[in-house]
Amino acid sequence: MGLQINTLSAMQDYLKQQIEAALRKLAPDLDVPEITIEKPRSPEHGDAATNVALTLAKVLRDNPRSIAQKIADHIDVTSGYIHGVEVAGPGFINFRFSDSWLYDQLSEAYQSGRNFGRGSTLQDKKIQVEFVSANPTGPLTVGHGRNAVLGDTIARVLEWAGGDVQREYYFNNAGRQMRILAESVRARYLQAIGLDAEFPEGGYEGVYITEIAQKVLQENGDELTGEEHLAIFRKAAEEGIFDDIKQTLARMNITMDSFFNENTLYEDGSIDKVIGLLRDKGLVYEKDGATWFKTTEFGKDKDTVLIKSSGEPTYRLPDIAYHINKLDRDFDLAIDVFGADHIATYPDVISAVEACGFDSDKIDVIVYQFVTIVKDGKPFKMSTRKANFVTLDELMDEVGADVTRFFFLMRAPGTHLEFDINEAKQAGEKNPVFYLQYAHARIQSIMRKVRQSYDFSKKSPDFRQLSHESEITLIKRILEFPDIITFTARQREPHKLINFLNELATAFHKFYHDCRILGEDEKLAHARTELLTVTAIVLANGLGILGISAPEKM
RNA sequence: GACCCUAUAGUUCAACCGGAUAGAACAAUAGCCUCCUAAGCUUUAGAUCCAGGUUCGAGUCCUGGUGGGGUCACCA
Repeated sequence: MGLQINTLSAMQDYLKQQIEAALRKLAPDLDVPEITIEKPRSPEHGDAATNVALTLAKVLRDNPRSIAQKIADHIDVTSGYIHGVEVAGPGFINFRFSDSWLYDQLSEAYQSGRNFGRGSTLQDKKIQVEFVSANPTGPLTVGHGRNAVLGDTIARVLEWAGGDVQREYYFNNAGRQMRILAESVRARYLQAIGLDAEFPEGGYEGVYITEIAQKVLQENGDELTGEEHLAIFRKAAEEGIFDDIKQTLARMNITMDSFFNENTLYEDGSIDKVIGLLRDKGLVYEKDGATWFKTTEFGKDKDTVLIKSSGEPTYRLPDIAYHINKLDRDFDLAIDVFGADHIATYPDVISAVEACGFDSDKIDVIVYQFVTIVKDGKPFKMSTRKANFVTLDELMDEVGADVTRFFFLMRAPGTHLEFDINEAKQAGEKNPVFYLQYAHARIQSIMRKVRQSYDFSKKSPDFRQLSHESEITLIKRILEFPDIITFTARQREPHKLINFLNELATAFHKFYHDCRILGEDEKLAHARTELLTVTAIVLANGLGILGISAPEKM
């Protein structure tokens, strides 16, 4: 046998080698193309399939089925890994894995225990995921939820693939919005002590502003009537709101490793440095009292302002400096998670980073489409300033953290997500997340019963006992898990993991329906019990990556 | 108006690099608890926006329409 084939992807490589060897014998002069192995949609078509014969029909001037048959005849089926090779349809070659190979793999998975699925493709890679990054002007809304949950889940899956991941929250506590926020708090404070204060134009109207003002009043008394005390209100607002944000995140199972204040970039001179670097490259010029960045050099139809005529930089300048800062911190990969509203601006940042002599390939951007809130059958426009929004906390009060996370993750980031508040509220027991959790709880329940009737502690299971169709299907699903992790980590699309877990849960529920443990003879009961041990581990690990609990009971 | 994203079952979404009979869930339909949790299993019905093109083969790629979302400020 020689080489060890201990994962599905290793199996695919093995099949590729076999096919290549066959092709070299059949057509020595042929320039062998990239061979793709895929899992057929229908189980009738085996466990793995290739379309090489179809792609080679033209070059070899032969019909695909005939080519496929010739290749199939040259495949070595004596190795013990493969059980059968067939030609089917227009010229596909289908492979079936041998049962003995499946048992061996299941046995390995069983021995890996809770670490089953952990990979090493990102071993020794320093990765940063920046997400949420909402300025402290108000509570996190449902809109921020998708960002937060996506970022955290991507971080988790990268960790499972072996990466050393840092979660960072970038914020700005110095801009115009923060000033308006402070003025809003001050106005509420003055109103609270009976003064006739004018509320700032475009101010923040949420009740949380009044609460912060009350707190300032309690802690500092009613002496802060002068304009010079604005900084106190600003600080109180920032701290109060940040505490709130952190609590909301914690409730969603999210913990940041670091918070990065935009202001740092001004203090350490990074901003000036960036301007200098871009100026040296001739990419910056002055016009109408403002400083412009020649984005037209990078295919944009307009140039972009970096510093306004007022002397204030636009947000793009610190964004550039921030990304350079990340690369300076030696991350092998810096991932940004942000909404579709940034889609037009990040190319400027990338261009600038590149122009300053940094490797922008290390920056990867995940753009997710916006969440449309639907309430009472109508789209719901949100605005933080008008306090017209649904907070994440309110949502979690209604449906819980697990459902909230699941809801944001079940769709591909690139698709528009419709979030029907009424539906999410009443989803309750019909929610798809329970389907996965129930599978886990059901297994744990069986385990409690099994422990009362059997004692397996002295022997290791003999998986060859498993031959029922439902058992084989479940084993095959389980073995896909490590590759799903790798794939999800590479694509950064957590919904792929959800789709997999759904299939796994379906395979388990089917098994539950068809096969029993209690009352079966000891060898079979043992094998089935440990099959479920592995199933439960995959479910718990998968749910863990999604940041969702795997309950013992439901 | 220009640019970006998007269009799949009644509804919300899948479909790995262009592959075989387009999958789920909810809603609808007909069944299954003397049996380890019926939050489950099984049954029936139902879809690729329109018009061209490339290909042995298109939901997937190209062109042109149409509908939905977003971005185009010395606002963040």
